[in-house]
Amino acid sequence: MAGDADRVTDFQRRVYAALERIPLGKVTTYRELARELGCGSAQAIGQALKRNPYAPDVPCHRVIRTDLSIGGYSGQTEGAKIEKKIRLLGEEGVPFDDSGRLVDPSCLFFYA
DNA sequence: TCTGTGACCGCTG
DNA sequence: ACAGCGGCCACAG
Repeated sequence: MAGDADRVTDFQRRVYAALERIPLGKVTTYRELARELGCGSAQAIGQALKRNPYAPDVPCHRVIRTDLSIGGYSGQTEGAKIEKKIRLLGEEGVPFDDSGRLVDPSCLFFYA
């Protein structure tokens, strides 16, 4: 069937491919992700993630803001979705504090 | 700390 | 092909 996959653009696929390169227990930032993709706009990355038709298969929760704050999830910047994101990361060994900030910066992953 | 503005890029119409 | 819109951001005030 011509499903959601057909709506996925090459750019989106690149984003998702990059996400899968993030090791378990690690996270990356929108900026770094954009840099890896040769994209000058971190917002464009977020746009692609929001439209992610493969969620939650694609680990879009392993992406946080450059200032190490939790960022958004599933189109939301706050609320239950975010709580879920924090919980998921916690399960993966990437703890966040009450302020929604990354506790251990060493969990950050950077592309070679 | 928080709000507002900026700049960039991709997407849809 | 063109133009307008929106975004899980970034940065300055």
